[in-house]
Amino acid sequence: MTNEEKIKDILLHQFGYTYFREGQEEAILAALDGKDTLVMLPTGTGKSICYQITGYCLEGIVLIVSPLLSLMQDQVDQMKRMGEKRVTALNSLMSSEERKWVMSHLTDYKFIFLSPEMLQQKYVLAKLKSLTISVMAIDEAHCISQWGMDFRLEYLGLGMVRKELNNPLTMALTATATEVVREEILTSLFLEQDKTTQILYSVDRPNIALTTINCSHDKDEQLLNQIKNLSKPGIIYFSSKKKADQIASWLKKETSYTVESYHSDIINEDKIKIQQQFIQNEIELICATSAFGMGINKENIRFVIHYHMPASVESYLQEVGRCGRDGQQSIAVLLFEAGDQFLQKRLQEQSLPNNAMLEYAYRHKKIPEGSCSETQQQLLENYLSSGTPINQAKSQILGRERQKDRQLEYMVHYSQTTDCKRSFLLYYFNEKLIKNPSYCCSSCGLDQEFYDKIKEKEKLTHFSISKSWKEKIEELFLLSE
DNA sequence: CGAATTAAAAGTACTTTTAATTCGGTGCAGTACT
Repeated sequence: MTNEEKIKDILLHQFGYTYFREGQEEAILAALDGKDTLVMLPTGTGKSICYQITGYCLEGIVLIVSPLLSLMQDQVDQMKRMGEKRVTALNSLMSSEERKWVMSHLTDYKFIFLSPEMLQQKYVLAKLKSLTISVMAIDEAHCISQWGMDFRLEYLGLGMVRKELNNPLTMALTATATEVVREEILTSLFLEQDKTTQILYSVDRPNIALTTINCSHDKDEQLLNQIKNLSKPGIIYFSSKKKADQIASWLKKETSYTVESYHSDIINEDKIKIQQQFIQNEIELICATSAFGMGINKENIRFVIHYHMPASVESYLQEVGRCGRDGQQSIAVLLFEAGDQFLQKRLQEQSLPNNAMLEYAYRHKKIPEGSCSETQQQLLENYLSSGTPINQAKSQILGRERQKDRQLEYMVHYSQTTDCKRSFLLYYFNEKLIKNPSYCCSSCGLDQEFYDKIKEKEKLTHFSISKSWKEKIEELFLLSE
């Protein structure tokens, strides 16, 4: 049986699909041909099938590096539901007994999900070195560039891990990455450009109309106006937890929509609950920070509104891409007010250490107390312990600052351009817009017909009012009578 | 009345260890009542 026949067979018998979606087959065949791959496919097109089927065809264990514990848990559960028993995660949510048991029975598993942090624990890496790894899959690989430089430094350690594991066949997967980001992914994983197969598909999402509204002290009204005119469910993104909470409670008071806010201060239990309710159409609007979104598998999100713009065009496209997965007409709205970029600039400043902090740390061989944010401390500690010369550290940080400034500049430019927004986005990702969709963007013009069409769709989504446990139990009793 | 100071300070996650607080059950002793 050829590889082509073999993977079609697995697709049908393991997953129940009769055909591959675009890019999947290409990625799997390249991997089976022994090529490391960088797979860039649009959100929700089944990237996980790529490493799963590749794994089924090869001897040995598949390691999947995942950025979030909740995401891991979802994936493990989903694979178990599909009938795969040899799958597990390895993380801090498990009890130490549970973890020990898994650690001593690693060869019984075919798929192991772990975080970059766990993968770099000495006892884990040592154990894995003695096993046969068939595939090392890096899910949401853009995190390497988005988080690795300052927020989660362990993401930059994946290259060393790969080397330690004797360079296993590698598959990096993401939905949105510019050419620069793709290069950063390759170099930090020590993948050679000319020996890596890149499977790249357009980041364009023709069913998402792109609009920007310039506000002047009327952002709240503009927001309310948009929400009233658009069909639900939708996400509203903020760059401040406080503002997200504030607007959420204002909307609860002002409207009859079901609204919740979501950010890192929400305890884990509530985060899961809110996600579930949103997915089950019990919540219409989520006021969120960037904490919300990764791994949210919801098909019918109709709009994404940005109350604050994100730090980069990459992040913007990532967040916008969460609506309209079902292919139905959806819309992204950016509410812009002059000066909004300074909020991002502030956040940026407190994520990187300044010169004074660097000099203090190098002179006293310790981190200045009190004045440093957590990410600044992390980065300083990293520089000190790795013995990086201070001048090299300084120029690295300066380079990173410049890069972030440039990204922010592009984002502002996007908001202000009167040229086609879609062309701008695609140009940023080195693509050319071939054909404008009929509802393209605010520069190309969206008429009332567009809003009418979107409003139409609302009738199709059924929102269930959430019931109290008493009502639910009463219902059960009535059913059994 | 004008100048100077002050307050607040914006987002993203994982891991492991340690200290402090809270919670629930049990046994015992003291008190009030029959």
